[in-house]
Amino acid sequence: MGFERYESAGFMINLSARVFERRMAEALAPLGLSPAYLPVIFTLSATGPATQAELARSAEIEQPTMALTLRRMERDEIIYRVPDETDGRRAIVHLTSRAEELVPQVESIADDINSRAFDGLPAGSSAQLIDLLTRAAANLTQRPVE
Amino acid sequence: MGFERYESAGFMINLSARVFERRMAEALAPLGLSPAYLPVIFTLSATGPATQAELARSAEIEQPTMALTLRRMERDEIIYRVPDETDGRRAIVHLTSRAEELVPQVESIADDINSRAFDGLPAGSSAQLIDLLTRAAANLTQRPVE
DNA sequence: CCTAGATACATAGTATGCTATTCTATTTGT
DNA sequence: ACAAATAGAATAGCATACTATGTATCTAGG
Repeated sequence: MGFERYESAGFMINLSARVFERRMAEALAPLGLSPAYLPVIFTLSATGPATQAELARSAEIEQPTMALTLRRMERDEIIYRVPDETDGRRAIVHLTSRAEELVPQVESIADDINSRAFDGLPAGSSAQLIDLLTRAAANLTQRPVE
Repeated sequence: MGFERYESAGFMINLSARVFERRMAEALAPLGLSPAYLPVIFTLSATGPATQAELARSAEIEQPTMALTLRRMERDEIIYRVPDETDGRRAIVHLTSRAEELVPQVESIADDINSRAFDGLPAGSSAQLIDLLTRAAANLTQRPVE
């Protein structure tokens, strides 16, 4: 049973990404938040209001994806947008005060899940995993020379 | 720049899963295949025809997700279904002969991407990554006791 | 035999992500 | 000043995943 699947990095990365995201979704649901909101909340909380393009870069997702995420976050009253006076193309995204109050809880939830993942694993496992993933992702980020 | 994001396992797992999937999608597109087809193709190729429920278990995705994936695979003529004579509820999923012919190329594409991810990394990095992810996923697979 | 429960699959609704395209606003080069 | 290029954001269309629910069909207990 289970062939060579568990020997494929691609399969295990996909599987663990889904497991992480599901646990995060469950833990965030009582706060009315979703996992995709996290990078936006952390970025805005750490560095203040930002444009959509800046948020997309910092979360490393494409701009249209961020557009949809921000629409949901606006619907859920996590963020609001202020049109930029000097540049009519952009709007500056702000955290609502309600969202700002949630930040400590959100950080604690994210930390809990991240650390629970490494229960019973040797110290440094998390850093090691992050290092391996960072390098693997970097190797695959450049498209192959054709 | 880049705060504590790159120090979060959850963020890096999500990011690398997306990078892996995008590269896989690009490489499979010329064959008319998508990444989500891989676990189905490999399972059917390795162990022969199977039911939808068996395929969902082997890919570790939920049944409704597998139902949609199989619908797309049927549309793309990668699989076909044969109603089970003895049990009117099920259908047995088979690879088309066209799909069977593609299996070697698909394996080579998947292997290429998996190994390209570890270019320049120490030998054993892939196995180590898989081990860490397997244990992290196992830790998060049981919901927390409430 | 016939109903209660279990099993296999389908459907609905939503979230998250992508590419391709479009729209508008700003900037740049002549 | 104005046409062309660039930049910010929105939209369309699709893939992949989830939960919740519905619909058959099958199996067991009475």
